[in-house]
Amino acid sequence: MTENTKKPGTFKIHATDGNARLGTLTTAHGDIETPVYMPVGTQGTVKGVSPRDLKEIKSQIILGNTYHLYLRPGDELIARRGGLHKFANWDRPILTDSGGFQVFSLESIRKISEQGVEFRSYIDGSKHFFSPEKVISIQNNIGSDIMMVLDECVGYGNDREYTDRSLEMTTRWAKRCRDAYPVGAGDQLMFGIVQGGFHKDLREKSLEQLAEIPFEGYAIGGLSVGEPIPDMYDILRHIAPKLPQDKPRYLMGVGTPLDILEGIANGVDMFDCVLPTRNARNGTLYTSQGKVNIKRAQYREDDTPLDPNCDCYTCRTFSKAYLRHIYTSKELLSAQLNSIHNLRFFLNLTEQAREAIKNGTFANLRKKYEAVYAPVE
RNA sequence: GGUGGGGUUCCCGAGUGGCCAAAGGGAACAGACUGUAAAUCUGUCGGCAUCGCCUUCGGAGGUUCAAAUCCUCCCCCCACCA
Repeated sequence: MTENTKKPGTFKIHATDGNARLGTLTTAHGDIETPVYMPVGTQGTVKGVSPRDLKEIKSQIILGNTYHLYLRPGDELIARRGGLHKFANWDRPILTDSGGFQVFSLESIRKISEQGVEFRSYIDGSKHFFSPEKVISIQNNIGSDIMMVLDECVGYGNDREYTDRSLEMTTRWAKRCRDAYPVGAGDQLMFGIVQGGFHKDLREKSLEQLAEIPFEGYAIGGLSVGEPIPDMYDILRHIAPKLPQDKPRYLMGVGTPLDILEGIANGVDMFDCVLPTRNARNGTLYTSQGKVNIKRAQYREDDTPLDPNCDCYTCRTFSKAYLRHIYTSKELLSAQLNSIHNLRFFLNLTEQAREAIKNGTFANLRKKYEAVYAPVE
C-alpha cells in the first residue's frame, strides 16, 4: 500500500462479511482502519485521558465539538495556535461534530429557523447564531479532518410532520454547508447526516436527498435520542445498508458494545459514543465478562485485575480493590484509569471486529459479546 | 467545687407538647448514563414489612389523652471560674 499518495477522502474496502465491511479511510492526518470507534473529546480533550494514553490504547481518531470549542476558547483562538491538532497535541485525525447534537440536547436554550440556530451560551447565557456556513467556517478554523454538516437532531417524541419538515431543512442546510466548502476545496472532508426520525420512508427520503449532494461520507443521526432500543435497531437495520456503498458510514453517538456490533453488522464503519468515558467517571466499567460496577461492596477486597483479558495500563497494573478504593475516595486518578480502560475496551472491540471481518468470523464475535452483554430481545 | 452550654436514628446536625421513625448533610448500599451543560443524577437508608404495628432521641422515674420536646434525680461531655 502506498498510503502517502492517497488523497484525503479515499475510502477503500478490503473485505466484507455479510454487510460488515473492513476498510481504510484516508484523511490529511493519516489513515483510519474501519470499523472504528472514536473517543469523544468535546472540549478538545478526551476527558481524563492524555494524547499519550490515547495513543497507547490505539485510538486512531478522536472527536471535537464545534459548539463547545466555538464558545470556549473560540475557534479563531484555536486557528491562531495553528489549529486543534497543534493546540491539543493530537497529530492523528480529528472529527468535529457540528453542533447538531446541541440543537437536541440544549433544546431549551436554542431557537431554530431556516437561516440556522440561535443558541444561548450555556456558559454565560450570551446569544450566538449558527448558520450552516458559520459552522463550516468554525470547523475550518479548528482544522478537523472530518467536518459534519449542521443538522437538526430530532428528539424521539416529535411527530411525522415535524420530522418531515425538519429533514427537508436539514437537507437544505447540508447543501449550504457543501457550498461553503465544495469538494476539493481543501484537505478537510465533509459528511452529510441522514435524519428522518423513526419513520423508514422519511429516512429513505433524507438519504436520497443527501446522496445527491456529494459528501465524503454519510452519517446516521438522530438515533439514541431517548427511544427504546428495538426502535433504534429497526431504523438502523433499515437505513444503514442503504447508505452509499463506496463511502464511509458513520453512526453518530452510538453506542453500547452490542449497539456497535449491530451497527457493524449493518455496514456501519464509524462510531462515537460518550458511554465509555462517562461511565468510566461514574464507576461502570466494561469488561470481557460484562459490566462491572466498581463501586460495589463485593470488590472491596478483590485483588484480581478488572479484566484479565485486557491489555490496558489499568488492568495490567491495578486490582479491583484499588480501583474501588480510589473511585470511592473520589480521587482524580480513578476517572483517568477507568477512562483508559473503558476506551481500550471499545477500541479493542472494533479491532476484534476488523479481524473477524477479515476472517469471515464476524457472526461468532457477535455471539461472544451477546453471551456477556445480554442482547435486546 | 461553682457557673454556663450540651448529650437525637452509623457520623455530623435540625427539631422544645400532638402534623416525628424524627429536617438537612455525610457515610453506606444499589441503580442509571448512547453525535458530553454529567468527576453527574436517582432510589434505599430502625425493625417487621400490606394498611399498619413494634422499638428509638444519655439513664431511671414522673406530669399529660399525648413527651425527643415539660418536671425530678442520676450518668457523661465541653467552656470558663475557683
